[in-house]
Amino acid sequence: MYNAHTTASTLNANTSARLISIGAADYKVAATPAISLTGAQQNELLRALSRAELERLFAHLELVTLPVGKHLFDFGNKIEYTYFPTNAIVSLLYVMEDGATTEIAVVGREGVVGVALFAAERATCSAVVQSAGYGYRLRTEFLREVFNEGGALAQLLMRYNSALFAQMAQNVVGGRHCTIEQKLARWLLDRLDRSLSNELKVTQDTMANMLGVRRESITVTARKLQDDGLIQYRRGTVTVLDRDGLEQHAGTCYRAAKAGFDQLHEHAASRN
Amino acid sequence: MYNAHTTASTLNANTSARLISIGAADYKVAATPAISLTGAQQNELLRALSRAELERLFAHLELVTLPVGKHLFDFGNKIEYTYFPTNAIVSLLYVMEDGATTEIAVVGREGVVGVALFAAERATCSAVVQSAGYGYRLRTEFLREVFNEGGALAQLLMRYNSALFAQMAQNVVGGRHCTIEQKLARWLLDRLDRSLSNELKVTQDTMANMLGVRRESITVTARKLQDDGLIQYRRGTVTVLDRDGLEQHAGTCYRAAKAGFDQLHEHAASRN
DNA sequence: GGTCTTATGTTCGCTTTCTCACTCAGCCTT
DNA sequence: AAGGCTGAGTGAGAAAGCGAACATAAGACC
Repeated sequence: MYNAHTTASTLNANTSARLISIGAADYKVAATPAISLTGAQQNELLRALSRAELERLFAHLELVTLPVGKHLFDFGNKIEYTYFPTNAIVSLLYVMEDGATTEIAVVGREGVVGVALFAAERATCSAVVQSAGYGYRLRTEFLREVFNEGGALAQLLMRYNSALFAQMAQNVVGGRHCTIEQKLARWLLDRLDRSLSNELKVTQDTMANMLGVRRESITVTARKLQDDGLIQYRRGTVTVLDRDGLEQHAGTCYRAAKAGFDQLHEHAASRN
Repeated sequence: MYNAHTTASTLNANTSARLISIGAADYKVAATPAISLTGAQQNELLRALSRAELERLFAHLELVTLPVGKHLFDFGNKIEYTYFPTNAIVSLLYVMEDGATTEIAVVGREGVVGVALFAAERATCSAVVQSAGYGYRLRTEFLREVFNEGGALAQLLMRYNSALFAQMAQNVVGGRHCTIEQKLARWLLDRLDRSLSNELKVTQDTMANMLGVRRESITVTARKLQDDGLIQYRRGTVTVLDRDGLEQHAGTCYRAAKAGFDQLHEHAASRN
């Protein structure tokens, strides 16, 4: 089953094991040095660090569970912790006065939550866990110190910011020039890239909130994608059947943002 | 008249002189140390640096004219130079395959063009001068070196990135949840904040491209704003008459992004 | 196994915005 | 002063998406 309850310590960064849904109990697992160095490397930014650099962070890294719906911070808050997700997926959201929400960006194991913002006193959006999993966190205060020294981590964070920038840029463009079908296709692909399985645990209502459209529109659009054989869904679960087909439907929206992250990876790879 | 052709060396950061349109000749003015230190401080990021820090950059800073329509870089290019506008206004644009454009963000004397991207090998959007003026530029290569040493400039750039992030976040949200009237009001305010006058040299067609809507929609909407006494326009010129009224019309869209920049300023002020 | 919650399906009218195909008018050039 | 651009105004018809109200069914919980 895909629902295997696996503790982070047994995970390997290169595993292709399916690890999707994890119990949402909000406990913290004490970091165990020898094991967690590997665990932390499940996050691609941390993995890109040299062993020495990672060890420098290590005493301050804290493994935490990230249950669905948990707010890592909210609009206007100080950002106390900066999170490096491993198998969790986090949405950066903006909540409007009338309650309408929109996803600004999404962060998974390829990135970090809070850095684009950490120089600011107050968060300019909220961060909510979208897909349960684990992550490592650092006190923002500490990360800021490390950052201010310059060095590999600072460059890496800046580089990640560039990728995030590309993603957001596509969200701006897509919000104005794309059909709901394209937006949905792209959204599913963005999740898929950060997921270890092709099954996404998500309701139509949630997708509607993320895309800033009505739930009914998602019903109609999802149906169309299903009829085209691209996805298959039932109550709260979407299974992607044809990834390439989805990319076709998403059009430029997806590829442009992906290119931003691919640059990130190429660079990280060339450093090791 | 507002069209006074003033060289940067005579400008003072605190002047309220109206300096809008500048001849578009694409020559470079050689930087003259004693004068340009003051000139460079017209850019608020550079002004926030200590004298010693600014002097460090100084030998590498180059004063350039930025005529309307000039592309500082394009999607996919390497970013050779990073620009600190003084009285110029620069749009970060994304151009779609079908030729449709959308403004991702706007940068004026409060910021810098290219930093959010400079860690990336290739630009993920284009940068086009929207309102003519001057700016200082640095080789990205050099700025990266300075950045990698950490220190005040690195922090400042990171801080600016946060503000830019807030602006883009609002563009994502606004693209989905705001009426054209709100978008236009906000767009005008964003220009106004970066302009030394309340007269904006811009056509309806340009505004339509920036907002990602049809020109006809702008005609209708601008008319409405004019009827409400908020703005007044004629062929290629928009004059803002009632700033507060515009803010009213823009609603939350504007204020949230503004708050991001205000944080930036507060911090900069507290350092001096 | 039955209830109850919640996710999904469906409909209809309405608003906003878009597409397209024009006309009109200011301003610059010659 | 007369063209000739380019920017601005208009209107009809179509489409996408919204709002609200309601129907159905899947799975969770007793």
